[in-house]
Amino acid sequence: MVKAAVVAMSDMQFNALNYDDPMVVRILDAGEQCILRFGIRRTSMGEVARVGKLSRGSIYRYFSAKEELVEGIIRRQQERFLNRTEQQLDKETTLVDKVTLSVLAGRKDMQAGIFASLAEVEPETLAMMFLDPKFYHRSLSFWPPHIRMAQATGEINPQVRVDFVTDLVVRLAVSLVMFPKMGVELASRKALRAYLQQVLCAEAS
Amino acid sequence: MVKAAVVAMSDMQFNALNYDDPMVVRILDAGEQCILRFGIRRTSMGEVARVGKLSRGSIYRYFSAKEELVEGIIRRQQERFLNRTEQQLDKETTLVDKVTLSVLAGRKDMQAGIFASLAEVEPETLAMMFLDPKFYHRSLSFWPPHIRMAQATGEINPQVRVDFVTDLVVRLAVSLVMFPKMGVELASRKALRAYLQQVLCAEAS
DNA sequence: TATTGAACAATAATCATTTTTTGTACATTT
DNA sequence: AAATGTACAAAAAATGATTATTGTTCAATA
Repeated sequence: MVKAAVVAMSDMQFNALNYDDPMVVRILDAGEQCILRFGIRRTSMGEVARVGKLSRGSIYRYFSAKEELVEGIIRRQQERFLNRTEQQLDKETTLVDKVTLSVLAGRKDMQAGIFASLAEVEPETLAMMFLDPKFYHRSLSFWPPHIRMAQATGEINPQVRVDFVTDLVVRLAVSLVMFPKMGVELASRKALRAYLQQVLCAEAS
Repeated sequence: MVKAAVVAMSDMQFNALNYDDPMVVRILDAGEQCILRFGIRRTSMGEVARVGKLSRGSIYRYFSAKEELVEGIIRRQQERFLNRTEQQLDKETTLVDKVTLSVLAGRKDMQAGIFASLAEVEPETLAMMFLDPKFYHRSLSFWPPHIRMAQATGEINPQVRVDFVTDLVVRLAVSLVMFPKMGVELASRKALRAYLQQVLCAEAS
């Protein structure tokens, strides 16, 4: 029995990619290879076609422009990360541990693969991505169930609105992935957990 | 009696600018004008000299390189913002109101002046600035006294470490200035206040 | 019917060349 | 003393001709 990847309704918006279509996968894989090697600016549709062993025309059949292809590659990368992380999350019991894990996973993800390569080759492009609110939209559907659970167990205040806590957690997680140190050094797992414990729960350690 | 601008020890590091020196002010003013008009890339030291009606040699006397001049202009902009905001802050009684005010002030500051013009002319440069941790360093010395006060009045949990809350407030404020909406629409003063109330205090509205 | 490949104008990247700017030095002026 | 202005080599940016890429169309192919 094949378990389908988790895709929340709020992510469906428009333009959902069909990862079951082998042509889509071939294009995305080829594009990812190219971006990894040369960055976005220096990869052409022709190069993607060559690497994927298909025609340029076919690529344009699925992605109406280079920009859309790049968006698709990034989107898949993110969805993979979220699915992977979501699976690991079930092993953790507390919200604090879940956020800690997510931040550490996020940092790890940034140090390898597309983002790491872009950080070297085209840092400005990456910076622009990170400042686009759309970039974080997909992370939002992730948290509400975990937050309700934490409210049920009394780990966090059940009177606070779930959408507020969701927003807070995403903002914090993003910030912590980007900046391991802002005021306090939060690079290590231990420090990060202690910080989140105090900051999210605001009662006892 | 002239009250000196507030410059915390942690901001002194090295390279503090002397705003009492009229030559420094003239250079910074001229540089600011140029960046406002043309952006960073398209302003030359010669142009700054012409606008400021001084010699290129004099500029290099005070700023060893263009990069340093730009840094000085940004630094002054930030310090002005922090001083202005800090003054207004004393009128507010609660931490929630202080953070609300700071975020709104921060957004306002971004919509005019250097940052707004850079956002149009050189968005990548601005994006790179925003992702540099140093950019936020100056905001940190700002908060501890206000946080201690809020702990004393019982507004926030006095058991949580002051440096942790400081870190949290800066991360949150930065995020809220950058992204008025992440999960929840927090563009309006009212929504922002309600959000911060719940998220920072975690007890009663 | 999906994919291919070739043709095509419009747009964008590349590259060698020219021009400007940078950062330093120093003699001159205020 | 501080500010100016000129000169200078090295670095960076503007320029313009050339090449490559984009996105579209469509007939041929599998």
